[in-house]
Amino acid sequence: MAVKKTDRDNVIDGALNLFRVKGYHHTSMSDISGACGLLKGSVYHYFPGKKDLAVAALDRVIEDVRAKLFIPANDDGRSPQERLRALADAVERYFIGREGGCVMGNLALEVGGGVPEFVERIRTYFEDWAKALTAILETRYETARAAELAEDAVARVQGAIMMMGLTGDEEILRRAGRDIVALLN
Amino acid sequence: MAVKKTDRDNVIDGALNLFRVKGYHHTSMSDISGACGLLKGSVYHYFPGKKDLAVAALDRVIEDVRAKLFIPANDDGRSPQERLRALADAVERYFIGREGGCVMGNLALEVGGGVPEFVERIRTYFEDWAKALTAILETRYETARAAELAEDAVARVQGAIMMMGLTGDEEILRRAGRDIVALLN
Amino acid sequence: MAVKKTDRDNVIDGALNLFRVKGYHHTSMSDISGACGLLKGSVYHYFPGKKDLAVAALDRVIEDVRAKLFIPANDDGRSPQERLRALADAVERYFIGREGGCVMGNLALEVGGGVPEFVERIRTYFEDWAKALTAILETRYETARAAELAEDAVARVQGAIMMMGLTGDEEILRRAGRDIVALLN
Amino acid sequence: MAVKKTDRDNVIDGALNLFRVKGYHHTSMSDISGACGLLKGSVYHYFPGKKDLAVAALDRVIEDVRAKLFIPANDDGRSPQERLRALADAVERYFIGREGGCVMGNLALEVGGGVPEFVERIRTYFEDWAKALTAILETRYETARAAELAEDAVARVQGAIMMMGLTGDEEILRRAGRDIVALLN
DNA sequence: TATGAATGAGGCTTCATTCAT
DNA sequence: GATGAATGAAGCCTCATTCAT
Repeated sequence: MAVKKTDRDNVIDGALNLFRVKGYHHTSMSDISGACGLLKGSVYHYFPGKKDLAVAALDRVIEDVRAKLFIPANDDGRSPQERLRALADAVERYFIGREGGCVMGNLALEVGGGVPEFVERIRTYFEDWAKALTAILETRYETARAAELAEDAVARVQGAIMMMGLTGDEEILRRAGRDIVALLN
Repeated sequence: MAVKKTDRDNVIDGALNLFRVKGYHHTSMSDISGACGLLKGSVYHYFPGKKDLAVAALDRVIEDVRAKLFIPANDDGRSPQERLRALADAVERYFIGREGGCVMGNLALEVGGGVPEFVERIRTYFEDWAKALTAILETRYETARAAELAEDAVARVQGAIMMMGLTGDEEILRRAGRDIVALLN
Repeated sequence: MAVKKTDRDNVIDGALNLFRVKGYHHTSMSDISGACGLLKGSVYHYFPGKKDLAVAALDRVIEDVRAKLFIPANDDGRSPQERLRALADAVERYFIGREGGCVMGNLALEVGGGVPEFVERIRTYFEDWAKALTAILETRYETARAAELAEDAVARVQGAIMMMGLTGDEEILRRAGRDIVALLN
Repeated sequence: MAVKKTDRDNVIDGALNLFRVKGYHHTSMSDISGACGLLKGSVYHYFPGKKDLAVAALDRVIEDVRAKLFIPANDDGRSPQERLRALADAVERYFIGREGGCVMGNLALEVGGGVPEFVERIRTYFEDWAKALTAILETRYETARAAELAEDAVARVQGAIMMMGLTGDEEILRRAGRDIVALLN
């Protein structure tokens, strides 16, 4: 039973889609308001400004992937292999067919260090991801090596998402998943 | 003997730096003219508009990396191992310390499919890179597999550049280089 | 026994402080509602609009200074000299330390003739003041002359309040008071 | 032979008139551009923003009154009495019939301490005026007393301008002038 | 009575582009 | 070729006001 989404959530949803597909600077408040059925000025009822809205959107992504990807990935009762495969599968499902790829990566490259509030969130997102992977890989590798492998895996997936956006070929992401899963074979 | 840089080249240089660091939409024609010592209107003597200037800039990057990275990588007279190592080293040198990372990657994620002229160039750039790698890896792997490994390597390096921009840690890029070189061990 | 202040009075109070310090146009309905602990929409339960609220606020100032300054100034049973000195003292006490100075003067200069409802109140305020002074000065000067001196005194005090706001020096207002009191020596 | 006014001066002129009559916050950049025959955006060719334009306008007033009022007031070769009378006359001519009165006074009361750049200019303006008067009054009074009298005179004139704006009666300003001139009788 | 979401106009500013000089 | 003034559209944001609850 779906929880009723508040209007605020609706605004975040619309903004998130636009930021992911069009980028931050190229998405106007007018675009966003249009996407969620409000007039331009009305968005300011929920967020003091564009930047704050974007921050809220990034925070939402962080929560979302935590709940859907990273926390389930450390559900005990399954073997590390199973958990790693489940995480890789979830990541594939999350990104394949998602127009625009990964907001976090996109904003990271578009805005760069220009907006500290963004950088902070983006870093948290990637750290979360790497920690979830590290926790699994530690069952086979020593901690420091596991952390390196996790970082490398995240980088590889991000690069694969980028290439997928350019070529439309999903195989590159699937190969990344397979190679990561293979780390525990 | 250094070739005298034309004014047009100067404009491209300035634009390129800005696009890489601030992104396409966040860089104004005024920023660009300022960066190359011209007044706003003067840039239009060299380029009909911002998009055309960006296209010229991307073309320049393509030529540049071809000349500096990809063509030397297939200089015969060296072993595949040596050529692969040389390419990996050159890539590291090219991106480490380069504020903003990789323009091609940045614009790919910022503008996405929004500007076909950009996508075309960005794809060419990554294809060039993958082809150079494929040519080396074919000495060990069958063609199709070599092409896959090359694509994966490019993705991994792009992902590493992204992470390096966020964390400042250059090791992730060096590890990517080492793993790629290891493909021929 | 303090009379219980109604909510309406509270709104007027908050508005008055803000108009005095920030000016009319620079004070928003949101500022006002915030200053009196209401939400934005609630102010409209008491006043049909910003202008009406401001008119009510000006009316309140008029009543206030009548009750505190001008009516006591013509309390009989004291000599004209005593009454004049008392009025001058009261004016000093009223304005010294009051951030923003005199709302009436401020709105007079900010809004000018732009809002007839304001001009009417502001004129009434200054007339009240001049009449109170005239009544005292008539004991020494002929009526027409007393009225002129009263107007001049009011002007001087207003100018002194303005300068005091700029320089922070209260002496200029005190000198004005002394010179006015001296009119009956 | 009038010096050709630049467009920039034209913008300042238009802005100055509007600020004086309508106040700072109630004058829009659109009003200003309309007043000088430009489009809204074009004003930004000459001034980076509204505040900067206002600062330039205040600076212009300072130069203007220095050249027209305060420097001539200390032209030697005339008696102090003559110079004081000339200054008083010039002040009257400057302000009588000038819709809106005195920009400096108006902005002082509207914006208060809210914009330091304005306060600085407004103070300079009043100091200039007071210094010019002090220089004349020192021929009769000791310096400290002359300075006080000068400040009081400035305050009285400002108050008179305010009252004149409300009542339309020019006599109050003329009386102020006469009383000031009388300081040297 | 109080709320707070929504409106729509308008404000300040930026920007790609054009053009006369 | 270079300038810099001008344009007009668009962007972000504020605000007085309305209204359903």
